[in-house]
Amino acid sequence: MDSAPPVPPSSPPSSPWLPFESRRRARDEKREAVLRAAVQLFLEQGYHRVTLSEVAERLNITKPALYNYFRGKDEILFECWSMGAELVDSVITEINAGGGSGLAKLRKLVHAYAGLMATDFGASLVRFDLRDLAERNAAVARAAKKRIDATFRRYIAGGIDDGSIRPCDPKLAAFAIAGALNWIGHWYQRDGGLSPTEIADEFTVRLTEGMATEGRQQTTKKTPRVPKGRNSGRKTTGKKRTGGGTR
Amino acid sequence: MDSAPPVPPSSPPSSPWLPFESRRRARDEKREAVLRAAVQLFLEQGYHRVTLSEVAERLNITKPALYNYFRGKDEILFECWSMGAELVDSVITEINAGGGSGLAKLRKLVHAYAGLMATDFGASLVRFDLRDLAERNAAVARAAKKRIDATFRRYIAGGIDDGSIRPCDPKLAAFAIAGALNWIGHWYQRDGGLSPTEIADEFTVRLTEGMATEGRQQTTKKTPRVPKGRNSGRKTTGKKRTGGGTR
DNA sequence: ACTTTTTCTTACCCACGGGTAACATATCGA
DNA sequence: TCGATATGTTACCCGTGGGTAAGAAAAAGT
Repeated sequence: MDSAPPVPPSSPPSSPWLPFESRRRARDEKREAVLRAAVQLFLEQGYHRVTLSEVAERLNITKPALYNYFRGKDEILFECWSMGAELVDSVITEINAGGGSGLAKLRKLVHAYAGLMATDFGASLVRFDLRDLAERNAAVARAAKKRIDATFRRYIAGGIDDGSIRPCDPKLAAFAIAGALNWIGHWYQRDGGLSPTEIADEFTVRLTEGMATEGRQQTTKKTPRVPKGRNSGRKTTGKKRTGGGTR
Repeated sequence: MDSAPPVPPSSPPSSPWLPFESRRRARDEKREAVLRAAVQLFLEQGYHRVTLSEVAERLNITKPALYNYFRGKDEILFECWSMGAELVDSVITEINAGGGSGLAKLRKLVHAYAGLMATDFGASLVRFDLRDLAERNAAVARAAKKRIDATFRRYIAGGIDDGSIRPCDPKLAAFAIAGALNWIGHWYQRDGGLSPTEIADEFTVRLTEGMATEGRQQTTKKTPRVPKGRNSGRKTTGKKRTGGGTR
């Protein structure tokens, strides 16, 4: 067979790999469609009030069809949760790849994390009850949560070491910051008058302004709308915006 | 059993009101016993995984006996929630009664609220899903939540007006603070190495230090509340990582 | 065209748990 | 002692919803 690699534009009709690949892709796309429908319903109504038939109905299929893609309801929940976890993980990876002081990294994390909390999969990270998961999956989830928490603490501790953050207890500081961020997932709603960017910008300032060693930046401008422009001072964070950070 | 009621000194043996009162008291005590057992189980395992038989079993009675005190499972949930709400309400009432700047009031609220989040009924405020309630009760709960949120905002706005708090958006600031506080109800555990007082003290500082207008000079020399005696100028943890056995 | 594999449907099972009915037993007032 | 009320028990109902079995209907492969 003529193996046709990643589909050159003029691929002849007889490429055996393409159907295979496209079939796998089609399957994955359907799987994700299930997750998108499920996460929305779970957030809307709560996991226990959502029936699998409901999820299926929204996809114009019937309940047993779902079992072609998932072993059961709790696995769907876990996969939704995982999607959120992956988003956070990739954010962290990216920040770790870049440089900057501990404070700078912390601010990047706060900004990106706040944005994630305004998405379905992001919110599922904090609104789903891990006790609904099979023990095996719950363990995975707990581990992921722990890694995220550890990252907050590491950035803070690092900031204290490099002098960008005033001494404090990293554990409690991380709890406070992560708590404020996680809570976004509970109150944010798309039609709520506050855009994710506004929230992320404001939280980045508010949650870190108290811990910076540098002289306090000038009073937050009273302007109600945050023009996404520059920061008043020359170098508040010293880094350009993380706007494109999250994909 | 024979709990002597606040008996007027020389009450003759035939006072019809006392038995009546004591009977009503006995009933109320049992009702509360149910709530205490229920809230514990709900927090431990999650509302949907707890059966009424389980609750009853813990009280050495059987399921239908519960229906002498409550109309149904969701009402038990609501009453648990209400207990927490009453705690918060009384805290707010007390703060309102006293004086002080907006910042001072806010700090009092943060401190007391943090402490409440470390109690069962307090945690139930943020860990129960209002969608499990009957619509009528859910409306009551939503209203109470709104009042609490409004209080945070009022203190902040008041602080901005009286000059004790630097200008900021009260809405978002309240979200950030309340979020950090509410999250305590999700991670706090009695045997976790952090006492409620420690948490309350630290959060009071951490969540408000950034917004105070007064000159900052840290090391929290003037810890606003709860003189804990021991720790002198330096705050407890400078930079010890993994604050393991902080006690 | 044919078989084979994947995908989806119809029809069903059944454990679970909230809620109720009917009955038993304290408890209280007289 | 005796009825009335409150409190609790045993036995049962039944809607719900996750999960499965068997087979139709599409695709894919040949």
